[in-house]
Amino acid sequence: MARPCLIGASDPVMDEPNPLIEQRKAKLASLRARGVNPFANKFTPTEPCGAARANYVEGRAVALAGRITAQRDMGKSQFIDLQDQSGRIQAYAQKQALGDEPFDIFKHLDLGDFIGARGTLFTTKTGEVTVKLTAFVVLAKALRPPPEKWHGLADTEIRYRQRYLDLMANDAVKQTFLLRSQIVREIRNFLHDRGYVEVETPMMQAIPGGAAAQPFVTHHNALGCNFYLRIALELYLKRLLVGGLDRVFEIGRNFRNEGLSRKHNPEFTMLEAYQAYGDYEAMMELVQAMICHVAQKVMGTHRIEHKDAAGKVIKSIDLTPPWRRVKYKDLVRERAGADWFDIALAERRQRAVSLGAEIGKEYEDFEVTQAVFEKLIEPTLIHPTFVTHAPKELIPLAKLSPDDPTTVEVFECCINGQEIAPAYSEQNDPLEQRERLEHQAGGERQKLDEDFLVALEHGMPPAGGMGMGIDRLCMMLLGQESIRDVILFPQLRPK
RNA sequence: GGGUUGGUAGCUCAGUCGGUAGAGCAGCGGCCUUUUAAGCCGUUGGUCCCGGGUUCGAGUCCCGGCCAACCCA
Repeated sequence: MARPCLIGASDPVMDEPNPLIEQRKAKLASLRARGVNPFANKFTPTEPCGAARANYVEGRAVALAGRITAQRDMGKSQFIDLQDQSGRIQAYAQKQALGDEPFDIFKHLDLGDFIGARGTLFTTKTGEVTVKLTAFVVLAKALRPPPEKWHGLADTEIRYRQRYLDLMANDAVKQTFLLRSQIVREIRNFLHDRGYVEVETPMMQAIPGGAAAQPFVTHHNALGCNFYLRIALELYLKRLLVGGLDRVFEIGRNFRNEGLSRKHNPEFTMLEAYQAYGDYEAMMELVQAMICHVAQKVMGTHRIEHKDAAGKVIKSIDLTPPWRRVKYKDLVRERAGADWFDIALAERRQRAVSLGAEIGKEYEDFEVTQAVFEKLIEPTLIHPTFVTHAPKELIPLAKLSPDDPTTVEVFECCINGQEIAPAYSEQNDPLEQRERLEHQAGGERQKLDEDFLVALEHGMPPAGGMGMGIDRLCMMLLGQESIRDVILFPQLRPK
């Protein structure tokens, strides 16, 4: 056992009592002994705490419920802060007004307890809107102490493992996740308004396709076979295009069995959307309009600023449309030399290394260029940029470009130095598709999703498709530098 | 996987050269009927992440391990 990981926890093995918990348990027993149910079944507030404060009318009677987050004891009276999701309001208890016994009970409540409070609104002489209590109900007794009130909770490990404490103690964290919820809601609104149908497709798949990534394996007992957790949504959504659903999207979790980092969580949320009779250019318009819509609705602006702990602006992202469009090869030439694609393979390899890219010995030619792109170009694309016409080897599910058949009709939308949204003119030639998937599979035939190829053979309308990493979008919009700060329960090594 | 930094009271953190373990908040007791990081007085609370080693003596130095953050791959 490395260190106690639960605030106020007693050692699970030794079962050593923690005095702070024991005290609270004693108070719980004492409440019961006095005939008070510390976990009352029902209390219906008239409004949220924040609303009571916003709609102040002197003398108005209210019933409010929330958690006690501060106590200021004045002897024969006591102030507390009562907090719910909407915000905080001060409550004021007087011995005279409540009566001796209830007041004594009130004074022995703890930080973290939930109560329901009845009373009337007034303002103190410092102007604070306050509920003067006429009665209260104990709704939940907290048996463990909350994190410290002023400095909040700083221990990253406890913040991630016990996110509820982080949400309790750090208001900025709560705001981040409330905003994330709004972001997802606005994406849905936007797509619904454009006639997209939201669907759900299998997370457990016999053959995980649609991306090149290591899957997680799980086992189905009754069927006696293994399944893989999906690594992409793509192949099932395209089956729906075959079936006649012309505009579909799904927002859901993907699972990739790779390392954890500031930018990677093994489960992450993807949006994929497909539009029959569209192409990658239609998707460019879609992505730009969608992100601008979300930024405007949720952040109220197209200018996103990231700030450091001291509040200093460290990064500024301008989402004002139209966004830059540039071909992959042109970007590479810009950074790695105009003759990049004309020189010999060996020379390209050498130049990539001298520019600072890491080149594996087994890398094929297109991978050398891609390494340059990922290492030297992508991180510099802070303002939104559509990088179009990637080499066909990179993306086996897209249509070839008629202008340059060594490239495909795709774009990667980069913002904040990260890939945020790729999109393609989807490949719908079943024979061509089979060939390219077989090539990618490298002869491992069981990795081919035959059913998907059969579906294509039934005819899939030409379509534009896009994917978007919701976590990365949130990082960009909300100014978070770590994916763990936009995922409520990020993956950590189990204790 | 490698490197760096960190792990001390419920929380936030100090801890000097190796010499009896500290503060603030929280808790407990007392005073205080408009406070708001309330205030004042008193006070409880420690497997210094775990395991070895060096030493008369280790929170501190050394080795190994665990967990986390950051950087790199």
